Amino acid sequence: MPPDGRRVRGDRRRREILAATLRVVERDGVAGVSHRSVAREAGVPTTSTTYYYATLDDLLIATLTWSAEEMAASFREVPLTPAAVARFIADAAGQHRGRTLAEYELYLLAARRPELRPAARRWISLMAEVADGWHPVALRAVLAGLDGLLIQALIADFPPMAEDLEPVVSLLMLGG
Amino acid sequence: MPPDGRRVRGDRRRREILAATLRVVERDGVAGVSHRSVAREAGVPTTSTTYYYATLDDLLIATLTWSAEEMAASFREVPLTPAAVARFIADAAGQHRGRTLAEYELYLLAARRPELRPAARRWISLMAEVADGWHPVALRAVLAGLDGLLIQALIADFPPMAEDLEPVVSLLMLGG
DNA sequence: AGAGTAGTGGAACAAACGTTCAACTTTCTG
DNA sequence: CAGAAAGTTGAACGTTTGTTCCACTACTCT
Repeated sequence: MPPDGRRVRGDRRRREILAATLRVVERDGVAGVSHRSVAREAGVPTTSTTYYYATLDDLLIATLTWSAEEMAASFREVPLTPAAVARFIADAAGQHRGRTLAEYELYLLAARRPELRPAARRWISLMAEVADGWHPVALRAVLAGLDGLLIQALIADFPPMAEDLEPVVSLLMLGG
Repeated sequence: MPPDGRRVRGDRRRREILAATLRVVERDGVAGVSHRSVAREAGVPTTSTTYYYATLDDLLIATLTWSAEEMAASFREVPLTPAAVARFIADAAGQHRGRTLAEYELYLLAARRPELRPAARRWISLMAEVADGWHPVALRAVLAGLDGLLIQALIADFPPMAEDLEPVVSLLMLGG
């Protein structure tokens, strides 16, 4: 049974809409997301976005969940050494600033909408899984520290450099 | 020279509008703020809010700056012991959840608008000043840890209890 | 008393919004 | 080939939005 060509194209368009939404969030924040702005960004008519995602909420939730999934996956590759983690943070606040911002928009949205929370906690639970054998208290401290470093990096005037972050990360990771 | 009665009333109304805006942010987030929603909340005509704050941006910036000022002031009262800090975090995520959420909405807005950054960094610089004598690296680690604990508390299904936070805070504060 | 200033608020503007509808083409199935 | 399913799209709906305008009152100062 060959795959349904209609569904194949449909899935592709669905992904394109998601990617366009993420671009909008990165550029203008969650506030900039509307059926029309996403459709414009994706180069499709407005009715397309409502066809695949009936409401704006559906669209936002799908986008942020997918983005969190991707970010978690990229963190999985990072070795748990202070240098590598510091590099990850520096990149997240530098080259991947837009994506990181999107991640924290998800955090805040999740604070108000319970259905988004599992997605928002995704990278926390992932790290917990990666760093098994750690003392739970030490783990919580490190996780909190990394989150704080990230969010503070976003409101700094210049993104921090990995070398400056490394001693802080080092200190945070001492407990494990 | 007696005070100008018009200006006195004007200043009062200005403050009422600010307070109403903060209530809206706490309830519905920055996304819920419009001239009309704020005016409704404050019980004044829509034109009043535009009279005192020409654009929505002015209104948001004034509100979040003021809120940050208040939150920083309340933190100044907290003794720098693990128990007291843990209590502060638990309260921030519990009773004062709305206010804390507003604070992090400010963070995210500040990430996109440089003019908001000094206000967003307010409590960071305040803590830095309170905890003088600390090693800079240890200070950064603690600050990041507290920020992370706070934001993670906001996306938990139940606000954490001070007793559960205390060991984590304790560990974070070891370095200083 | 009269001029000037601060504040008030109803009405209205164009723009953008979420969403629905109905007509349509394309593709698969029997 | 007929009919069902999947996707496409322009037009339109009612609503909300930011902001402006203007006539008006309340107050201060000379």
